[in-house]
Amino acid sequence: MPVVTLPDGSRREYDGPVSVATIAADIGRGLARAAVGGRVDGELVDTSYVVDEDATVEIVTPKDDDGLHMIRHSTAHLMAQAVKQLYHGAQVTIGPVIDDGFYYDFAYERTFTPEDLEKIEARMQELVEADYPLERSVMPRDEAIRFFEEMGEAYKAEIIRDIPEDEELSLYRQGDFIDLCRGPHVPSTGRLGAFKLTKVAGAYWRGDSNNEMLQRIYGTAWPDRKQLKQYLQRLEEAAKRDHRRLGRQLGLFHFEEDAPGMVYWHDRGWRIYRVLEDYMRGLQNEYGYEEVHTPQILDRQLWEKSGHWEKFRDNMYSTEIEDQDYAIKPMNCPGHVQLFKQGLKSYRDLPLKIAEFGVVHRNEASGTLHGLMRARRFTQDDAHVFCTEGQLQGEIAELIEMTLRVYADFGFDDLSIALSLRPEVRVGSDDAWDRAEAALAEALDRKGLDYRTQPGEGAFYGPKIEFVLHDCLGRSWQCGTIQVDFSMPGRLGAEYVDESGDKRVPVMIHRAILGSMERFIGILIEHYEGRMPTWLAPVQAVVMNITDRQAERVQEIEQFLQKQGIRVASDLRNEKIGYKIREHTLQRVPYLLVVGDREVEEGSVAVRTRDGIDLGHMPVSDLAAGLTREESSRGRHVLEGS
RNA sequence: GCCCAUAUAGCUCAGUGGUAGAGCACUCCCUUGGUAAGGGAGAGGUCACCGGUUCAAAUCCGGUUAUGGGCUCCA
Repeated sequence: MPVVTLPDGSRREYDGPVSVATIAADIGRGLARAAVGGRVDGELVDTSYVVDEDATVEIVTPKDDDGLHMIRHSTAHLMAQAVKQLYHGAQVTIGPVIDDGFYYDFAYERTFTPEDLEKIEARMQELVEADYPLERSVMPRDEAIRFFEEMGEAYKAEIIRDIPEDEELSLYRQGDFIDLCRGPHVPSTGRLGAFKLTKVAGAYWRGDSNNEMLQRIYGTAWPDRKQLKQYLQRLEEAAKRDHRRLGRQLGLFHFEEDAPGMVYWHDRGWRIYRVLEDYMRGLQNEYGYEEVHTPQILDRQLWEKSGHWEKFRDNMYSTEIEDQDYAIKPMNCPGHVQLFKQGLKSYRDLPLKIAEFGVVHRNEASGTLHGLMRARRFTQDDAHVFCTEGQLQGEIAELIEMTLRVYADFGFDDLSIALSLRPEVRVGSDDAWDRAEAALAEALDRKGLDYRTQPGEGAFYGPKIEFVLHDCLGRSWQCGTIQVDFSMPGRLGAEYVDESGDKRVPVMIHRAILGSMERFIGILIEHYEGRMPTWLAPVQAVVMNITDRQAERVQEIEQFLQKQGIRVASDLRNEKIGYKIREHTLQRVPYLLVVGDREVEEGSVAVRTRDGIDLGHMPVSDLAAGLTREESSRGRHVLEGS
């Protein structure tokens, strides 16, 4: 006699075992139609699940996050069914749900083309029409392995072999297709339909580049067509924020075939770069850093001592001059250790903070390049803090604080933090790694920051805290990083004299806050959709005349503002004011200053923002003061009073 | 590096074997116009590069390079 308790607290009593579908139907016909699954005592189940004792039951519909998840998961199965029907001999592997959709990896004798995708999609719609029920069944492990092997599904059989022996294996059948799956799934294929296959791509079996490459088909799926359409529109909107597209439109930078992965910065882009550099320089000054500049090309022997030659060589450019091997630096650390070693260092010199806007070159695999975000030549706002082990906690804490302060100044709020632990390929003793990992974890915990740990993701010389930002399509990029290194100073012979006159090896913290200047600017462009806050805008104001009569006055104003340190340009072209306004608005210039006869007469300018807000007339000196105030307040729009 | 796709004027893109196109941008002329595109004329391309098929290739085939989306890897 199961008693079912519903989310609103109401209870229903049944004479015997009852399915989730029946419960839904008892509540209402609409709900029965919408039901894709259930939650019984908190556990997600199929609608066919039978409740045979007292339980709390929720009906899951596509409005529910779990329901949406089920739709995506079932759509992945639907795609696998279509592929199996259309392409004889194709094997299924895994097909999980991801953000906004799903994918399924297949092994097949030839590669799928975009035309295949259309065929598969059409077949999927036919399968939806057919409205096959999804039936769950259970099979013992050994039987399941045989079952899939007989079907020629070698990958599935391999997956089952890795599932713990005591676990029950469930299978889902829809028409002629049967797949190993934990489920749950929607009750029938007719519940699906608002989907689109988006791309084919290669993907390694089990994510290992030593394994064969499978074919991954990505798709997106939604409860209804309207939401699908909205999603596709969102993607189009996001594409407009793409820093590569904006970089071209706003004349910030470009790339050429002759230098893949290396940026040609234009005047306007380089201005942003310089603002960032000056900002960091000011901050580092405040925190007591030295700024240095070290050689670009260093003898191979130094890289051998540091461990780079052994562990990082694939990513290094090297060259030979007069029978000597050299490498172009992929990191700044060895150079900074060489600097530290100049002169005898005392414990009184510690912590010693050495910063450099260090240009590094890394031979990134060609397929990984991505505009400013992933380049082969980039500049790190790099620094190395040499300290004693006792100073470590305090220094890490300061670095975390400094990093968070910087991100706040740039207006980033969706920051995530990760702690990456020792990788397989590494230098240093396990004991040193234990201490380094513990130091970083402790610092994060003390600050009460949320972070996820990533085993195996650390740098070869030490674990790292990663500060991760996101681009317009939600892809994540590591920017800031703090790494504790107990190895490299010793390997390169760095020492200081302690209180009792003994020589000791310092601990070294590697840190970058923006990470790479290039990547950070890429993120900034996408974050602001090119509409840089005034303090970062390459051109902060454009002065324009209405007729030739005001040309001279415009130039006067331009020179005046320039002297106040404002990044200003003038536009004296023989064009109508509307044309000029439009052009500079599209160029995202924060303030547009118009000078006509009226303004000449009263010594003012008419001010309009790039958002189309008319701020009226004001004396040129007031405007300059306002711009300067806004500049120092970073994100805020002082002139608009917001 | 691996898989799929793409490469035509400065930009965005048409052009499926027979003399290379559009819009915007650019140059010149007219226009001096008050807040998101005034009008007219002109110039501009070895169709990424190398090779092949063909009477004939931007177009078909192969290779190279770069780019885009993934995978692996990373700031």
